[in-house]
Amino acid sequence: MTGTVHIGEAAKVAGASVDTIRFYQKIGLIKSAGRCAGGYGLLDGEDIHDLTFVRHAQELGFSLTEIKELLALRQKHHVCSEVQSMLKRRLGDVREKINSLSRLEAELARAFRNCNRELRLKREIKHEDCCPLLTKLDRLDD
Amino acid sequence: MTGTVHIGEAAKVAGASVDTIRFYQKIGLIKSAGRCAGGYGLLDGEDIHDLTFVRHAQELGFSLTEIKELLALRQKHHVCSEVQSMLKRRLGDVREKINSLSRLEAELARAFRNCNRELRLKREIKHEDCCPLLTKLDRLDD
DNA sequence: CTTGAATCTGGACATTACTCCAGGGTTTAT
DNA sequence: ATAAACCCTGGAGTAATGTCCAGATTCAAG
Repeated sequence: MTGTVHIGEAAKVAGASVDTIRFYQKIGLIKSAGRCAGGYGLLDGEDIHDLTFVRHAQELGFSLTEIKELLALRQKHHVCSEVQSMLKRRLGDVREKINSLSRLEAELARAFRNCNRELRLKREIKHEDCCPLLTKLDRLDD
Repeated sequence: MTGTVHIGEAAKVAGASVDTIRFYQKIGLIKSAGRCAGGYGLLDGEDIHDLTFVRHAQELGFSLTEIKELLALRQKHHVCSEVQSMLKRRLGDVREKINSLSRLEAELARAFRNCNRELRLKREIKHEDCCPLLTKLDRLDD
């Protein structure tokens, strides 16, 4: 039927390696594939769907364990509050991460500009006179 | 002299475990401590300084390998452009990370609001009717 | 001087998330 | 019908970053 593919194709579509897919199957993150005559796995739309889910959730900072929870929540019928509390935790994490990265970005951008300016002024300059980054990191108090 | 402490104190100050400090010493991330009479390590200001550097840089998303480079760059006299290109790479990474986290934040926040609203409307609601998050993740591209 | 806390060395173990390999079948293209 | 490409199972290995432990020594307090 349309939408069942071998593992290699699934890997291409979902942007994971064959080994990675098998790994996910092994740990039960996605269901083990049905088989065709020769023993080859056939991944259906749902599998691809799950793989894509995993990949996205991973990009978004979820660990495989958390993703497993999410997948389970998606399939069984849970009350919303479970998902909600998960969301809340995760949202806090994400915001924290964004904040500290923003601080970092500002630091790096500034260091980069300074560095550039100094480079324009002098050549062959001693490192510590030029880049405030390294000492910056020392003092940064999160 | 002022500023030399035993490893336990250093751990407290720098916010790392004793084992972690020893691990850093083992891999050469920070220098091995000088010894007092009895064989106890004495960490001086520079060590604490380095530890703090490591901790901060780590929070900021540098791997131990990169941190090692940074520490080396700080001590030897390098030309700025080396540091600069490192900075540039890292700045790009950071910005990318911030972007994708911001997208995630928006998604999560929205899902959370929806979830909340639904919860207020009905109790004991089926999961998939309530939380658009889980299907959301499926579709999210990149 | 005894006791308890801190430290030492060296090495085993843990966790996450893969990645690779051997040795063997299957499918597809020519 | 044969070679290239793909797939299978099972298990070992890797990389990063620690964490824990045993057995011995040293330091600080009472």
